[in-house]
Amino acid sequence: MELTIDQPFDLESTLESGQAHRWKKVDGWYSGVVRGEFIQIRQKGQVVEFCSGPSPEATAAVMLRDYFRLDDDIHAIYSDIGRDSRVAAMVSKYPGLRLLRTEPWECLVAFICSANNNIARIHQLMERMSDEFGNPILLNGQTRHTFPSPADLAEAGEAELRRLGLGFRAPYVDQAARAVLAGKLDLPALVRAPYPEAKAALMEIKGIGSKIADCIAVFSLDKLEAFPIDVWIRRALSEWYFPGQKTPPDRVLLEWAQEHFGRYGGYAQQYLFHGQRLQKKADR
DNA sequence: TTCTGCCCTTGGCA
DNA sequence: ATGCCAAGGGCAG
Repeated sequence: MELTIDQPFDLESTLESGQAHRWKKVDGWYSGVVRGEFIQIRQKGQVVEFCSGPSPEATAAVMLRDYFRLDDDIHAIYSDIGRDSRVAAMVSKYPGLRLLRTEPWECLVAFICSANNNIARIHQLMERMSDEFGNPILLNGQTRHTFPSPADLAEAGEAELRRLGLGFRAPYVDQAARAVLAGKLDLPALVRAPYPEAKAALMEIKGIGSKIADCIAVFSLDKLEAFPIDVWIRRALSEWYFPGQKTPPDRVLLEWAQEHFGRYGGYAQQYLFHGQRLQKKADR
């Protein structure tokens, strides 16, 4: 089935920008599992072609439009974050890099796993947890697994998670799974909650600090104003906006970024992050 | 209260 | 080879 897209959209940079962790490139197609659907997808110009299962493709098409945030007014967003000239330059260099609307529980686990870790290994851990504790789905002769539910991972427990290689993050994921099961952490409710409230609730979980809470908020809870500050962004902000100064503490950087980048700060952050990484890749 | 330094699992990379 | 680093956070002092 095909999706016709009448706005800036770049499948490759969007799927490979560190927001989603279960996409593999297999002969020109991206293969992944989104919200329980096995998706194989590729882009040719403004046309996106995909196969899906187990649900019918018409159902998956609706789901994918939501996943890719095609409901965003991307021109208004680009215009807003483009008030910053560095972001504007990156938007014109990489048009179509989008935020995704990922599943909150899966996103939460992925970003707990991101602590002091690299993207390749986060992908590996997410895939191992799925293979071990998720349910199999078959499509075009290939098998993938759904991402395990909180109950699945709570049942697996800390020791099993360590065995998969989560290391010191294993107890954090275990505890988060139990909090969701016990109703102490209500992720669907946080989608509707205001950003500060959602962030505070996430930070009650051990292993979720300010940065990881902001990642979960922007990628899965519809908080487009959230602005995750990681090593790349800290470096970029320090070098570009506070040159010749000692790097301000994150609290100060965050306050400044909220004010400077505004209500679509999450989009601006994604461009800064992606631009920095591509630049480094190009330098080598 | 806020800041600093150290530790934590694992593995890819130079 | 072996030390560094990786979309950080917890904890002690």
